[in-house]
Amino acid sequence: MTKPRINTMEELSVAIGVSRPTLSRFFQDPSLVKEKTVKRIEAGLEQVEYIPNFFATRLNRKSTGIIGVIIPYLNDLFFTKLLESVEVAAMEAGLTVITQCSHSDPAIEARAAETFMSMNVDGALVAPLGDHSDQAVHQRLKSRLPFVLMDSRPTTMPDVDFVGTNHPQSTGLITEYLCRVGEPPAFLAMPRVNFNALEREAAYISQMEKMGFEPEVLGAEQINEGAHFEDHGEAIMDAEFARGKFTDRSILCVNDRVAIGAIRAAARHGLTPGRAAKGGLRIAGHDDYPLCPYLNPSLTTVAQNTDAIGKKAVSRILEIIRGDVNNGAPQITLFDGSLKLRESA
Amino acid sequence: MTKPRINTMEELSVAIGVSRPTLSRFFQDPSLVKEKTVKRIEAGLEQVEYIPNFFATRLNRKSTGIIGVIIPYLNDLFFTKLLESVEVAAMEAGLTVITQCSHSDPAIEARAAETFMSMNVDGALVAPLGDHSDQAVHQRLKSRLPFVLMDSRPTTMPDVDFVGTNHPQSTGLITEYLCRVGEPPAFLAMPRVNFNALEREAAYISQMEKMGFEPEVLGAEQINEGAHFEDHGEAIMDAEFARGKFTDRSILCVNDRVAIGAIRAAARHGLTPGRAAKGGLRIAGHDDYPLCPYLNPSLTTVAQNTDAIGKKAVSRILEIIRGDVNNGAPQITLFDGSLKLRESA
DNA sequence: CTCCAATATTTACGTATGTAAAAAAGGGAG
DNA sequence: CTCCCTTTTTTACATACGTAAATATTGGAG
Repeated sequence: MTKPRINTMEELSVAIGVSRPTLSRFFQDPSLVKEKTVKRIEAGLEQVEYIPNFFATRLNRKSTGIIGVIIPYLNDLFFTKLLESVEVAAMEAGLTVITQCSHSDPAIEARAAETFMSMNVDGALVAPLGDHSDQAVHQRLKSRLPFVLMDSRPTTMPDVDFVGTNHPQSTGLITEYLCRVGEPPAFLAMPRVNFNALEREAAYISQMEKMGFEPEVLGAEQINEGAHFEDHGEAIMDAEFARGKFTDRSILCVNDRVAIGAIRAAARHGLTPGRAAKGGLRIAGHDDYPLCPYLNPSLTTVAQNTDAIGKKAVSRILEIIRGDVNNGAPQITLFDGSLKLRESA
Repeated sequence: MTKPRINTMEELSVAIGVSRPTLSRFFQDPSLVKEKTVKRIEAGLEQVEYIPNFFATRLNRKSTGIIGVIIPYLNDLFFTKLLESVEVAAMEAGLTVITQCSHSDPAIEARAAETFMSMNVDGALVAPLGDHSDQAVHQRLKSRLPFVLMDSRPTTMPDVDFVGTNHPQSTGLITEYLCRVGEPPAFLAMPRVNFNALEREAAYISQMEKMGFEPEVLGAEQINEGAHFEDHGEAIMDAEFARGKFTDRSILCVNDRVAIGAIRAAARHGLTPGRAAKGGLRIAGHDDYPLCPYLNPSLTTVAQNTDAIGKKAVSRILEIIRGDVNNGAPQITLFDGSLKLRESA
């Protein structure tokens, strides 16, 4: 039952009577070998257990066929959704994806980057850690290999290709919606360490001013360091509701996870956010976190087009790898957000 | 500013005047080299940019220092939490982790296993795809390298080390709690493709019978193929509530994601689950999905000790790698669940 | 049967590093 | 200053495969 195990291509070549270089070409691309020989090799492979060594094959190919991906957190469905999109796109392009997670730690992110460089990956796709990332690491990646940033764009890296969401558009869209359908919203922000959060806050303010309303930002101060986004949203709104404030207002949260906390705070104070509900409280988010439809109330939000972002990031990396790159200006691709109207606002 | 780049250890050895074998030993473990020489090498490395080639270093070491991890989904915070625990434990042990996701597809899982074998990883940690996994692939992994299953234990693999949750205990615990505090629960199950789901269902039935109650299982039939767990829970309970059934019952869901759907269905029917609430409807889950505390109502559940599972899986793999293995019986480690009493039940 | 072109094999070298054994160098004690 | 031990260097080979050039083989057309 169990097939004899063969460890090297050399052994395999004597076992099935085909020269090693021919086998080498076969494993890289069977079309490089005459069909009859292909059949013979395939028949031979049926009889034995052999897997070409990953390291040896990559050691001296000009291209390793690997792209490295770094995401900042694992415990966030937004990033796992993005990663899924990237993995699928890369798989279709025949690339091997090596994923590393920074776990919120710049040192781990730096080590992941080192690993990628030591692997001679064909390219690196990085969703950075807000301004915690070590720019020197990104610069080094950029100088050594095809490099595309995703999701969040550090102000310190203006010359790097980027794929993400058009936050002025997306945040403007939901701000406009909230203003149009009810009370102009306040903005539940985050501590200012996250570029996306900053962009959204700025976009909110700009849209409010454009519509002639007074912007109002809360929650930009740090509550507790290691807390999750949900805790932040809940803590801020719990404090406000306890003082009787914002209970009949519209609140646009910087992202859905913060909004989940805000909704939770509302529930604890007996408030039911929703455009249909009495009382006037409305809560909206940003991102279209996968659980939004299942929350109570379900969360009105703006969807980021994670699928498009992931696909574009991969296709852009491929462009750079293939050298189809009009050197000079970095390519910045921003996808629009789309409104997801649900119950909460 | 930018340091001269050096590509090989050979070049480096002439650049800093130390022989290549000494450098090789230095990079593997600086303590193998006299301190004075270490200083000289470190000083030299300050002046240049050099990263040892990942593939070349692993090509002919006896141990690659890599462990491969396979998880079935990315869009599930339970698995990302488990993965986080594994990554942290592995990092502390000085191992490089290569993670692959099966994306619910046995073919992708099989390919990931091939990749690990072709990398000569020191060990593989696999959270399988329920009974969709190809047992032959697991058998092959098991026969070639240290192999530990996590989370879900295929009945077809009784001879493989396993680390997971003690479902009779955990499910028994919450079943007992629900019976003790109120109406004996019905069990909201899943299509029977998932071993954990089956174990929990069996544990529920057994606990109910032990307490002299009539078990009642619903939702074991497939609703729609590709749907998320939440959709399943919502669809089943929506149908029941629409017929006026189960509106005053206790419902133990096979996992938290199904429970999230069930709570959503309840909300759509104007029902508020909770031990404090009127009406008698209570909903509980299993896993302690990270969002449980933020749901409305917050979800009563049994926590799986993902941290312990991840740590144990890594330490067990290390034991096998080091050969401290009492050959013969597989080691099965089951961690107890712990009750998380919240509002929903 | 012969010749030509396509394909395969042979040969040889390259990839970046690990590793073992022998030879050389260095440093401290006497 | 010499001897001995430790550390380093030298030398040589190994890892598993990619790749290029020269040579041999094969199959089919004529």
